[in-house]
Amino acid sequence: MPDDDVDDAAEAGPPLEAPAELTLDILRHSAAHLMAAAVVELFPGAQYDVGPATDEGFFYNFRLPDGAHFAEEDLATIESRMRELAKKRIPFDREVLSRDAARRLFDGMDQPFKVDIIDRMAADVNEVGVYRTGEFVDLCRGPHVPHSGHLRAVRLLRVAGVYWRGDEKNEQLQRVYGTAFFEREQLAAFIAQREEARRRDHRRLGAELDLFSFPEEIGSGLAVFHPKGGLVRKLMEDYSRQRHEEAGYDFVNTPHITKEDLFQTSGHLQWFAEGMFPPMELDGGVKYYLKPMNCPFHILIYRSRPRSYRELPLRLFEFGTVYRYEKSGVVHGLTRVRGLTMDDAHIFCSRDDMAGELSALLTFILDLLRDFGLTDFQLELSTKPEAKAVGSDDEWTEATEVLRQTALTMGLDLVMDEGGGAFYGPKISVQVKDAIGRTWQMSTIQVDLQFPQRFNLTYIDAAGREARPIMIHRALFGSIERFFGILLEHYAGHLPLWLAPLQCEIVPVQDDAPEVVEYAQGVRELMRARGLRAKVNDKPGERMQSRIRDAELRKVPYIVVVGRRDLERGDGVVNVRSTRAGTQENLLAGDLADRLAAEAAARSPG
RNA sequence: GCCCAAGUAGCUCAGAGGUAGAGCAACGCCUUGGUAAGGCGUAGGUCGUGGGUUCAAUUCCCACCUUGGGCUCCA
Repeated sequence: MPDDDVDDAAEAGPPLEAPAELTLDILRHSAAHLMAAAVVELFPGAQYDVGPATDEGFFYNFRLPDGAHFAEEDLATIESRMRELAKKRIPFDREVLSRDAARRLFDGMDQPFKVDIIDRMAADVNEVGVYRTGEFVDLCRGPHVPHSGHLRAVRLLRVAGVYWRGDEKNEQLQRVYGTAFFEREQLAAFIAQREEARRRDHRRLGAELDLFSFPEEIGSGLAVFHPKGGLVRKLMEDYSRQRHEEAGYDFVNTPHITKEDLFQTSGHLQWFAEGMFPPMELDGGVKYYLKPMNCPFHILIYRSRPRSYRELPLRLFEFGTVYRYEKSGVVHGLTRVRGLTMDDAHIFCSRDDMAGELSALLTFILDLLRDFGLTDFQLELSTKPEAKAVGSDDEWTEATEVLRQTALTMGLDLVMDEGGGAFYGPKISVQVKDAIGRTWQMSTIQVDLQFPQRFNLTYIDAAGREARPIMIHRALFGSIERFFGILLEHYAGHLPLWLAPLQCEIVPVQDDAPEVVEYAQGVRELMRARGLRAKVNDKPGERMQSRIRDAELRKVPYIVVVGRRDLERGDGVVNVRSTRAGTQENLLAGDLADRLAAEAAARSPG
């Protein structure tokens, strides 16, 4: 949440009346007060800034004496002091003071942040609220819980440095984050949810499952995909290519670097320079840039010869790898990287075709996402950015309206993101909710009336006149890397069968009996004949139980165990366990192969 | 980019001003086991990189790189 919203929420303005009922926000804001009370006790001389409730809990900002900072260990100390204070059922006493009296009070206590907040209040505010919790006094509109005994399910979460008033030019304060609930069970559930998110973290899974890594030698935010991760990625890309081919896209390829002129013409160097890697100077001082987007290249393909209305809509698709200079503090696993591959396409069409093209596109996108097991969507419409935008208001309004109409026909929730568009046009983004309820921004569709003008794109219409096409920029995965990471978290590493690098592992009970190993290999061949990725684990010196455990940890979807008894029985029945479901079944090896092949072909989420 | 913290074996982590340890993984031997860890042994580290202080630095100091949590940003 932006800090400038926060500053005015809890402290500024005249006091509010007592609550009709106790809300979670009131509880959490009260917990913030209690925390500040504990901090002031434990760190004499600490100055406190603001401490609101948030979606997840609450925080409070402090300045500690002598530039000191909180360490992780301090959280436990503060928390236990809070627990003691809570037990005492200390009342939250409300007082209404004149503005001047309050200012004198906080000035006398050497609390400059509070004095500053009072000074910033609107001129017509004459009275302010002050809450006392034991010794602790805070400027606050309220309301609060009656006494500290209500705060029995509180947990401090982390410390952070934050800019005063959210501006990176200001000094940094120390912030402590915490959360609070009415009941301890709710707090326990919250902690379990965080633990679940940690367990699903794609960075952890990527290492555990040997999918990808970020070698320090290469640099921050630059991933390498290992064989298993590379295979998953190939499967994703193959399927995407197939669907795009069916949907009438043409496939193109473009280089990774270009002379600066291209990005001058596109406007990237004007609007997007800080997101780009610095240029390389080649012979004669010509500057070359790594591309942060693919659009100008696709435009040049369009412009390589005169175009007829008969060719439109022209849909150019590419898995285009781009490089963006992300600030060092923001790179994060696969979801925020400096080198990424977009499933990028640009559709050139006439104005008349635009609406039809957009609704077909949105349907296409949602269908494809569903094939990957994502089913819970929300649409977001991003409008013209205030400062960074090219083109007239009329053009923006037209493009925005077309997108809005398209979004509305899908029957999904549409939320507004004012000022969130690209510099060349508004966009619809598809937000996907994952298996544990987190929302990720995924696909985007952008209508662009600017690039066709800047690059002077034309086609000859049915009447033989030159006309201007419009462009639609769109990506479904967004970035393949990011999509990969989100899928991993969505599935907690248990990829659906069609995407699993190894689909079936066959474990021989006796690995020193050639006939048993041979039998296991026969089952493997049966699987392979059905197009399944299967392997026999016949590593010597391991017990069967240990191999099963190993395959479970690698999240191999199906594990078949075969041994001498099966061989002697000779009926072709094998035992298979499903890693995801944790079940076991006995069935004919051929039937198993059929079933798995069908599951993979259906792209069932498993 | 900013703040704080961290970086020791492939992984998870101990440790300490006198040049290092565990568990798992790897490798070898023994065990041939019927559904989530059999036993014994071996090998493995320029303690992130570069400087500085010191008789001596992996340990203390500085810079840089990388990672994490936030802040700002996310076209």
